[in-house]
Amino acid sequence: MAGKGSISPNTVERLSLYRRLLEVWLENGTTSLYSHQIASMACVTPAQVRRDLMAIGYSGSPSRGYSVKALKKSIGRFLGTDGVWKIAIVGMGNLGRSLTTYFSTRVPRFRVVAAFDNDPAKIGRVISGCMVYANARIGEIVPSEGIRTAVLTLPVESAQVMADTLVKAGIKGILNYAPVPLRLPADVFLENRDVTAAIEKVAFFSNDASEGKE
Amino acid sequence: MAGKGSISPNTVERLSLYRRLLEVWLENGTTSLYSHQIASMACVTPAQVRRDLMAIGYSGSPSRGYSVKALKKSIGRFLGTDGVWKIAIVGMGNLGRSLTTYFSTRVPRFRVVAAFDNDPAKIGRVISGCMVYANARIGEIVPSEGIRTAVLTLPVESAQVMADTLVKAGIKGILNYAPVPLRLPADVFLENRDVTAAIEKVAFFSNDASEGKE
DNA sequence: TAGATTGTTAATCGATTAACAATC
DNA sequence: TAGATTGTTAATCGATTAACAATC
Repeated sequence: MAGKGSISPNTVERLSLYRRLLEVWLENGTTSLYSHQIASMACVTPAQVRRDLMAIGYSGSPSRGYSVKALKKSIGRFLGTDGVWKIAIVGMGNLGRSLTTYFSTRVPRFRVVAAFDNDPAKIGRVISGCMVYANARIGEIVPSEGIRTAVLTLPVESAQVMADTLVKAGIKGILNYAPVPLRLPADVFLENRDVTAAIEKVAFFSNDASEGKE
Repeated sequence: MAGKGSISPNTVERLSLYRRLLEVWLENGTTSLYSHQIASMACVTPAQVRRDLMAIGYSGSPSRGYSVKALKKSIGRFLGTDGVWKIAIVGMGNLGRSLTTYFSTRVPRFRVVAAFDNDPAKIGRVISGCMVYANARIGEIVPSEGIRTAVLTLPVESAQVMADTLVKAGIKGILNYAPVPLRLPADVFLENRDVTAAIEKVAFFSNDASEGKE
């Protein structure tokens, strides 16, 4: 919790976005940007951008704003994913395959080095560019590959059991797509992406506008 | 904003979870539950559960707790999705197909009544149980079907343009899977599910634990 | 009554906003 | 200098926590 100072998950998410935006500007040859320019692209306030950058110890100049190249490097160094970051995908159903393909084609910074599934038809094969192993081999492959981050794309029934197995194998962060709350040790970071909860939320507020906006 | 009182998106998300948990208990024949029992399943505090239920005007009894059946009905009525809720999916790539299949098999409350794509090979066909229309027909089909909620599973390049088209067609809530911030009118609800940002966040905090937890 | 639970109120915490001084 | 921007500080807002009274 104290490790990386007191950076909030939301700040990390925004920094990740800033970096992606900066990459585009850098390709276009832009050398410096003001906070309001970055803010406008990221759909946040300029003050928010300045606060985030101050949080990682990066400062700009009143006359020239922020250096695109140096800032991009600073964010990358701070996020600690300047090199390639290994991840595991557990559950090679539709969603698992879709995410694996997405990472390998669009986000090379994250490499899916192992996929796990219990379907005999999948085990031992390379699917979406990634070798699929039996679930039973998690305890062996996660430590040997040095994987610290896992994505859970499983049915509700097996999610908690596999999460426990992953934690025992040394996983320190889980991105959970199974629509069930997971019980994990406090030192394991958990991010939930429950599709049902998300669509229910959006549906609720889709209705909202019709109720009158007084 | 004022429409549904001052219910926060997080509250709606938790209510959706409570309802799903209650459905299981109801099948098991449980008639009443205490806040700490619901809390334990949902991985939140008992006070949080009570606050959420008070927010929708539902109250329990100190001796019997909450009635499972009545509470489930109350939440359903509040969320306004007791019947079937129509949604549209824009972009029938891997993710779009995966979500469509997921909704039709696992969450019948939400029915994907229209899918949109620009690929001639897909237009006019039924994919994952849903008819695929050309993007150009959004302005016609969304109003005629009375769709208020859309899911965006598109590449970055076309996300903003299609979002604008959807809003013009009457969409009031968007669940966005494209890894780009969208600029929308204030009365349209937006929920972002950027995979890159999520994995970056989890990776960052996966690293955290190793830095020492003092 | 006794005890566990519910709902209420005040206190705390964090994040955002607003006003200001410092910088090039 | 003048002006736009940066960083800093105090004020506000919301959500959570903690302490309490009310209920069955």
